[in-house]
Amino acid sequence: MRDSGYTIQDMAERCGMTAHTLRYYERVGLIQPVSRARNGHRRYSEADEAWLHFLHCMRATNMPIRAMQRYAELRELGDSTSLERRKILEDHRAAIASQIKDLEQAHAMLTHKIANYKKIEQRTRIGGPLAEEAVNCRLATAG
Amino acid sequence: MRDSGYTIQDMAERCGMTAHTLRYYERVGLIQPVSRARNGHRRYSEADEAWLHFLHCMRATNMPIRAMQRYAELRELGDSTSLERRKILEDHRAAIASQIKDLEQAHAMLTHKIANYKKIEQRTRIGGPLAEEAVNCRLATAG
DNA sequence: CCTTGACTTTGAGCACGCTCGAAGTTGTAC
DNA sequence: GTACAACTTCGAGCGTGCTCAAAGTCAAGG
Repeated sequence: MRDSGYTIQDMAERCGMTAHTLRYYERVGLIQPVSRARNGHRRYSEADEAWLHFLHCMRATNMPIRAMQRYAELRELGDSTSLERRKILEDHRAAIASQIKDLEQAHAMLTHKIANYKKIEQRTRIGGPLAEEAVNCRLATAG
Repeated sequence: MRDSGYTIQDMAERCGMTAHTLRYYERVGLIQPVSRARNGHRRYSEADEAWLHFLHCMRATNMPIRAMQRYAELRELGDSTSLERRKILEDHRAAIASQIKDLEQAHAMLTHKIANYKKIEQRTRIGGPLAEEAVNCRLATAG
């Protein structure tokens, strides 16, 4: 049974999701009902793939399903919803920027803390005094 | 009733969590049993605050509770666990780096897509032809 | 013919991380 | 003395986002 298009498994692999997730996304309206082969099996198009990649990318950056549903809904409604859709994207971009900021801070903090651990391990190896508290309790402001 | 130290509410505010969450963290072993005032109310120390800030920071960057529990456990076990603790931090730092990468990619993609929306809105306003597909279906590689 | 395997639907279940409700105790203010 | 607010414990409940189980259909291969 061919009927042109990707099977659900193919698409799952291509998009880094499971077949379960693809059906779920369809169920909750993130993707319009997918076309079917004669035997009733789903057949995904290239356009579906692009859209699913987009969804995957938004999810991977913590956009809530709710927001994605709203976006999908507006998309179905056509051109007149362009402004609202853009706003959703802009909001999410802002959310991403904020996440990046938090992550970068944490990254720097961990780098400090890890350096501290290394120092301590060094000292421990040569039998020096321990200063674990500096690592554990001061959020790595310690030198 | 004083008995020196922060109340659970104070600490919740200082750490950007709720009192509920503080009790929960204690329950699941993320923080050692907190000292009590004579009336049985919790009193948090400065050391508790630093540790809670650290926990908050790790959670905010998506470290699973499980990993935090492991780290806390090792910390209780003392100096000999230094290497394993460092490994946990290094793993999490790597996870953070990977998250940042994804977020930056998504950010760039959204910037493209948003620019596209603006273009389309411009054209629509002056009565030009619509090209929404470029925005919706090509993950913003479209010009 | 019969097995195998990929699909289908529906609804239930799960992991995570809180979040809340109920019932009780204290300490302070009026 | 009595109202009120802030805490206590315990266990249950919840929102999110999947994830899976059951029962069935279909097509191809041996």
